[in-house]
Amino acid sequence: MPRQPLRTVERPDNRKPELLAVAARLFARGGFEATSMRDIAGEVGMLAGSMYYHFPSKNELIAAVYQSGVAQIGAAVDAALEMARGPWPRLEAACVAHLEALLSDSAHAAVMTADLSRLDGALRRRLVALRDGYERRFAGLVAALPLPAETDRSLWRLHLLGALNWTPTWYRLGGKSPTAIAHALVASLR
Amino acid sequence: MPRQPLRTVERPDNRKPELLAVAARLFARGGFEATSMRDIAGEVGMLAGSMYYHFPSKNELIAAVYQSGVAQIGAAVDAALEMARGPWPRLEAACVAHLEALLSDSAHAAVMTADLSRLDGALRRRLVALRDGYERRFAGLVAALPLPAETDRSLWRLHLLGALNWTPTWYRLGGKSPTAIAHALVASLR
DNA sequence: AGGTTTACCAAACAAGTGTTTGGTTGATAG
DNA sequence: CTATCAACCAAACACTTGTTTGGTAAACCT
Repeated sequence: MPRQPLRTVERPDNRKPELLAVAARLFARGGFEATSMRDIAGEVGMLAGSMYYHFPSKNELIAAVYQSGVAQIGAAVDAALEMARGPWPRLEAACVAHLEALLSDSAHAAVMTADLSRLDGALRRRLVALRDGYERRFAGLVAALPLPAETDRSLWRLHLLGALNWTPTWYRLGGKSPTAIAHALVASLR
Repeated sequence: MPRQPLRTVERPDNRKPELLAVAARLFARGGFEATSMRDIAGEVGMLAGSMYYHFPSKNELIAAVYQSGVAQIGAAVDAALEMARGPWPRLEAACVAHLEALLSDSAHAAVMTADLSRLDGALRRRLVALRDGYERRFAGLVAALPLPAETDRSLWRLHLLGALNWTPTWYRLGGKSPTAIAHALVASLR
């Protein structure tokens, strides 16, 4: 009769978080299918086949990275929202947190700007659902804004997130800070 | 002594434009490295190796597609600008043309939102230079706008183009038209 | 001590990649 | 009629991809 592992002291799955972190960084830089299993495995010092002890497939690895990325950026935004009052400051705080999570190197959240269109259907739907769940926060924030009555708030939110999510394309270290970028964006919209 | 071809009547490189068009469509859908030479060749009815008669390498094919895409979207924007007066209408006309070129299926311009980061250095620099040349038009348009003195016009332009270039991520046929999307975006910025 | 489990290695697998090579066809030119 | 050339095919090249399989050394539990 199998009993639960009863973890004693050491030797939990120690390398699994490390694998996730490395995979996140490489995925964020090169995209999902441009990053091979051997790339990831090599960087943590093991062979490609050995990863299949921790993850049953590359798709599951992608899903795990994406999920932790969404959780991370979601937590960052939620934390930022707790210290902000008023509709516009709350939106700006969320945008700053969102952008900082996206642009900080070696952060799981960076995979959120990855292209999901060429993943197979089942996986893509999973990730899109995760992303939509995260972005729902912004729908609430936009709903609370005092905008002109004729504005399409759905389009407004998509444009805002589009501008934010496109920044990794042109952002470079040493330029404007993520905070300044998000602040300027919100300022030009209100 | 070799003489110049002296083209008689027919038989110019007839399949080359066809190859370019098909490659553009597949590149726009799947990205550069997710689209194989065999995919492209198969769709025009030839074998992968035969394409090397028309293009010396896949990178050159990518460059040719990208170049024609930039030329196409540039021409569309220029044409739209000729019929618009005043800084804000001119910007909106450019945005509409930009977005229509991006979202029209089977258009070379759609490759402009492709990710260039995982191409090898030489090719990437070529394509970035092409893209920058195109986007310079928007720098001029933004410079002509009557904006508050403290606005960073460089950031302002990047946000505008970011919102536009992100639309292929969420756009779907049957929803808002490209024209309406661009119009709403400019309206929320002025 | 014996047996189980954890976490890996080494090596192979089939499939797919960009590219090269040599040959073949049909039209054109002299 | 013969030679040339554009445009392609057929087949292979070396390489990379995700994944599987069998084995193994060390830690753990009883």
